[in-house]
Amino acid sequence: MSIVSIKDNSGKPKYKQIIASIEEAIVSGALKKGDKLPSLNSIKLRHKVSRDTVFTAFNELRNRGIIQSVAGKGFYVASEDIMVNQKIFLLFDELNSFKEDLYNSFLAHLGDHIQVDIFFHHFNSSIFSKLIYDNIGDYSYYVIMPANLENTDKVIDKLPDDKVYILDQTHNELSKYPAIYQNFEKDIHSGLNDALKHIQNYERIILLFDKSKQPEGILTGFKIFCKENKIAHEVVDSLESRTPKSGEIYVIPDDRNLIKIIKSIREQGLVLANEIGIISYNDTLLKEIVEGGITTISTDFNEMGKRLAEMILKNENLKIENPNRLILRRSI
Amino acid sequence: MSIVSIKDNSGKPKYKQIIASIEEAIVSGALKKGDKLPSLNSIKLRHKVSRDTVFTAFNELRNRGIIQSVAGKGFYVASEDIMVNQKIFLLFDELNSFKEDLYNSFLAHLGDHIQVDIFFHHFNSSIFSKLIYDNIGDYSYYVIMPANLENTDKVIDKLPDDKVYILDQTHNELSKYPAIYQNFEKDIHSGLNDALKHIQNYERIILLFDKSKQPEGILTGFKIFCKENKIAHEVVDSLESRTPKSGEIYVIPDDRNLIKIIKSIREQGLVLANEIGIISYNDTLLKEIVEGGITTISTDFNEMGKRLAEMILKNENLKIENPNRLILRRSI
DNA sequence: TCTAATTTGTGCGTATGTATG
DNA sequence: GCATACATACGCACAAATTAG
Repeated sequence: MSIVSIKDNSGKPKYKQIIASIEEAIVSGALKKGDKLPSLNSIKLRHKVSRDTVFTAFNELRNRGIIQSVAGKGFYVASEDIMVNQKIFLLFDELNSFKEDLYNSFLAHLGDHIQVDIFFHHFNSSIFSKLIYDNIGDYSYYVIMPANLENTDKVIDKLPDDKVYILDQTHNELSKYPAIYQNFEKDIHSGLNDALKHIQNYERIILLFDKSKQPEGILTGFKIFCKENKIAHEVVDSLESRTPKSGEIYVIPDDRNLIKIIKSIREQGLVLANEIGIISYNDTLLKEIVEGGITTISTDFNEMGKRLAEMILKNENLKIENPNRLILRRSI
Repeated sequence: MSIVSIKDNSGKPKYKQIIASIEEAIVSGALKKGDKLPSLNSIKLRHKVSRDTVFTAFNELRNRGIIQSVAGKGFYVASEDIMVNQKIFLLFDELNSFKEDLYNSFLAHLGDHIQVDIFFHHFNSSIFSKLIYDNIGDYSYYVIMPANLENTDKVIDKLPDDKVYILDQTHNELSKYPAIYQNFEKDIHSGLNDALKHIQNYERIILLFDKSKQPEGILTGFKIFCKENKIAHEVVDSLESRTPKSGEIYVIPDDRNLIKIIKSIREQGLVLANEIGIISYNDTLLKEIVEGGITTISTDFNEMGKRLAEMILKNENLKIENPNRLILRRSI
């Protein structure tokens, strides 16, 4: 008795019949982990189907982690656990706390049966390329958080178009992929506008901006806001050689510098919100608590994770701007 | 122990596995410049591969200038100076903020040329097993954060003994592996003792303890401390149906509940440190800042990441208790 | 000097998976 | 579904270099 069975007139796609046959053989115990499957050619001859048809079936099973292939040898059963049927490749820039919310929300809305593997490119384009290159063919979906890196779109192009999702920020070169992203330029502009009355209580607004890590839209939006409202402003790339002074309000996109500046403010005996202001990027639970509450301009990472999960589960091809808002707290 | 190791079902081409084995042997010092490699035939017999497969591997290494051949004699190591991309498999329980410090410190002390891939088992033993099983043979080292899960040692046993490192907590079954871990029982006991004078200002101490996530040593150490000092105590697994009252001091091992209880304390108008106390586990930068400073019992995650990196780079086989201390701040 | 054994070097054939058009 | 070029793996045959006896 053959492991695969294909009916010509069943109305079902042949490759799905092959998948079902293999799954059944594994569930019934006829195929155990490590067993070799019949070769593409042998199935082609025995059942008079195209080699491609068999390959399509095997390929889907491989993407689901159920079988593995070894070039020059054959396909082998990798897992007897048919339920674990999808794996997602999730490529982040770096690990920081708001990603915790994003990741947890994504996972919660995907459901139990999908495995998500996280990788980090650390704003290094060769790591970015290597991670994608090394994992081509191994995952059902690829969720990628791009950055200001060169040539990344060429690598992404090696992945199947219908399996790629873009997260958090996007470029023109990536416009063919579904995406859920922040419109940084618009968001910081409208966020600062919503806080305009408070900002005008200060003499000068300072943006801390690391161009290798933060998206350029933040800088553009910030400058537009300042020009429109004729506010004295400055952009610095580090707090190292700077002591915060009374009359200044800082826009801080990352948490390490946020803590640094809060300490520095304390050391100098300045009064937050009175003499000096802070607006932070990316809301996390702790920012509700710190110093009586830090004002943030932030997208909703729970929502972002939820919508991303929905897009993938429903196979939607959408481009979604994730909502962003100013959360006014005592720090300004 | 043979220099080459080949796994039949690893999903990787055999000749590449041979190349990787040789590279590793050179990097580790098992093969020095001028040493003779095993002959094609001996590897063919020992590992039951084709002579050509071995030759393909040796040929590539020769083209890269790493080995040389002398017809009729054999292959010899020509250079110890090779760029090997080492990869490390890092298995965490779940994503939370103190892991940011640990991971960043680990990465910083490893240097640029080593790639670290993170995975999360989410306290689910089948995910734990699957992640390890799926990645056997793909990494130079496996760093594993175990948990209160059954049968995990059996899976870890499938990995090469000399490539496994245990992180953060350990058990008897894992005693053969090098490890850097916290001694939870001792640490919470001595941490609470150091804070004894403050704790005695409260009527009752409450430990929030989720037995599926926190290591049991925390519970044991807590109970011993309370008995020794005759302090009224309680262990609860959730804050859901509980409103903090004046006279209570809480030991909170996770950050979500920390925020929950701080909010709850505010809502009830209680004064932190005066009427109610908090001791948190795992120090992060933000805890210096929150509510004027949260007292923590914490290991030094920067140190942990640094020592782990050193152990791996120097191939040390040690069992290290990572230092832990009480950091006294205003919250008690 | 001859021979046998071992080892690298080379070429050919076949089977299998990979990728593309 | 077909055709094609390529990568991987295995096995066989024979030549050439080296070494040991």
